Amino acid sequence: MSIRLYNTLTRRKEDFEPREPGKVAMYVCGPTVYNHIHIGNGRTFLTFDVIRRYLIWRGFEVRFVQNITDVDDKIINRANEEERPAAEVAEVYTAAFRKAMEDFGIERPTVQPMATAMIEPMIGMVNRLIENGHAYVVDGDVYFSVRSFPEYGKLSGRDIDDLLSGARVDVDSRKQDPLDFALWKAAKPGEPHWTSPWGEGRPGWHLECSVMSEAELGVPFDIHGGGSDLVFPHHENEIAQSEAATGQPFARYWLHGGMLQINAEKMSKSLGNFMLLRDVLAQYPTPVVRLLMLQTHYRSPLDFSSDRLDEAVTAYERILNLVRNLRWVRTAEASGDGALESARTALAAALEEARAKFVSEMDDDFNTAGAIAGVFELGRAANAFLSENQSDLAAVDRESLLEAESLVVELLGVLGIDVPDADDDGEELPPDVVELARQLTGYEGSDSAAAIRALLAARSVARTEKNWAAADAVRDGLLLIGITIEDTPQGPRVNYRPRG
RNA sequence: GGCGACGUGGCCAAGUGGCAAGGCAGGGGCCUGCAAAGCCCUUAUCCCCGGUUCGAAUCCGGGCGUCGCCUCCA
Repeated sequence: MSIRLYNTLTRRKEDFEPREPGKVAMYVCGPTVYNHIHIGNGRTFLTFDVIRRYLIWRGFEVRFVQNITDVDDKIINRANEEERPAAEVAEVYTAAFRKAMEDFGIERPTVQPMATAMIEPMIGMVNRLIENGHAYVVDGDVYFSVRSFPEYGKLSGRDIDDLLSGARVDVDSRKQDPLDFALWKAAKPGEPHWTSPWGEGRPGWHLECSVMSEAELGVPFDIHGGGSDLVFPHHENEIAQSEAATGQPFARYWLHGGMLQINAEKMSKSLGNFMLLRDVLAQYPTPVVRLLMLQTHYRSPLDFSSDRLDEAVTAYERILNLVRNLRWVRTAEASGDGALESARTALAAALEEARAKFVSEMDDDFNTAGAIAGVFELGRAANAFLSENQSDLAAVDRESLLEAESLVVELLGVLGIDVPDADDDGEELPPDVVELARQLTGYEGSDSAAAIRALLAARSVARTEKNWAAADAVRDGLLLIGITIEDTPQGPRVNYRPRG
């Protein structure tokens, strides 16, 4: 089975066939660095991070290019507001962007060019366009002539004349056509500028994506991604520039992510109703936010709220508990007669189904919601097996459960939803446990591992004597410092989760 | 006004022709000294009206509603 993806250009799902077998060249529009990125930006970058991770997991070699636009009107405006150089604004928010991506678990691009480092090739592309009659110069500005490119509108499904009748386009008498867009802008005093054949100026928006993708990937490359609000005019203009300049098709598959909304309205910088990614990540763990977002298909709108985040916290805890309980069988007795053969077969089937479902869902236009559902189904099967057979595990059962555990971790890992390492359990217990042991058991050492053993022993004795008050004092005391005790047929299961 | 998307249980959300995934919340039960975790059971005239089909959430037409793009936007 091959991967199918929805191509905005054709408005259909298509079989994905990279231009070169086994290799994928993809480009995703990056940020203009004039502010901290908001959570809607975060969703788009997450979408393409997951697509990239999945392609790699499926065996493709992926070259992933993402620009950083560090020269633009918005940056200049911001610089004027903050009364500092535009380059400084760009630098500050570039660093902030990289930090946010790292915190959000987004893998770094293979290449991440800065627009200001690509001025020469941008001038080159503008020259090509002027030479072949697709662009014209007016007073130091250079405009692309949309009428010179008959296919203009093919991505967004628009007709030039329809657009004009919308009457929401700037009328600039210097342009030959109101829809013509700037390739190069003459610099006003105090603005960043570079020397060009048309005078001092700076590149227009759209240009950097055309130039960088061609330089880093060659055309036509495989996948071009971005938010759906970029379809028009940004991506339409990229196509026009690039195809007019090169005479080649630009990108083969266009993927667009749906908008993130707040109270059923699109969040955007201009509406001012946005939440910054870094503020959300300061309040909720990265895996929770990723899980929440990936439970909706990437092309659908996603309504975001703190209620939904709280739900996702619970859902993620279900995953954590699952993995923790499966890992716990490592240390559990496994010398029983084992599960019934039918139960064993059912678990093995559940494992196979989970993997197969994950692949088929993800192959179908990256249906992360369906893929996650499959992981939860596997979780249920494994939990059921464990709870039915907990007191009578055989070594073979233990292996099956550990296989389930590693599959869950692997599949969620493809989505970048991390589950803490197994080795974290039991280590780094808080020092408070020593003090608690001193109070409740008279423990006199300073080793927290020994302290908790003393506490568990004391509780065990208390329970045997039906001294529930003493037993509960241990459990409640530990709970206060973040350690939970769960009784199982094979003894207490201890779990420490910091900040829990 | 032009173009486009969407409308699935209390909430969120998969599912594009054949018994309606999953998460959250609610109710009941099992397990437990009590818990916790977990398991089991339980909640859907798939917005409305027509049509095509042996069969429609899924395809077609109409209606109502919501959202997006057309201007900077992920």
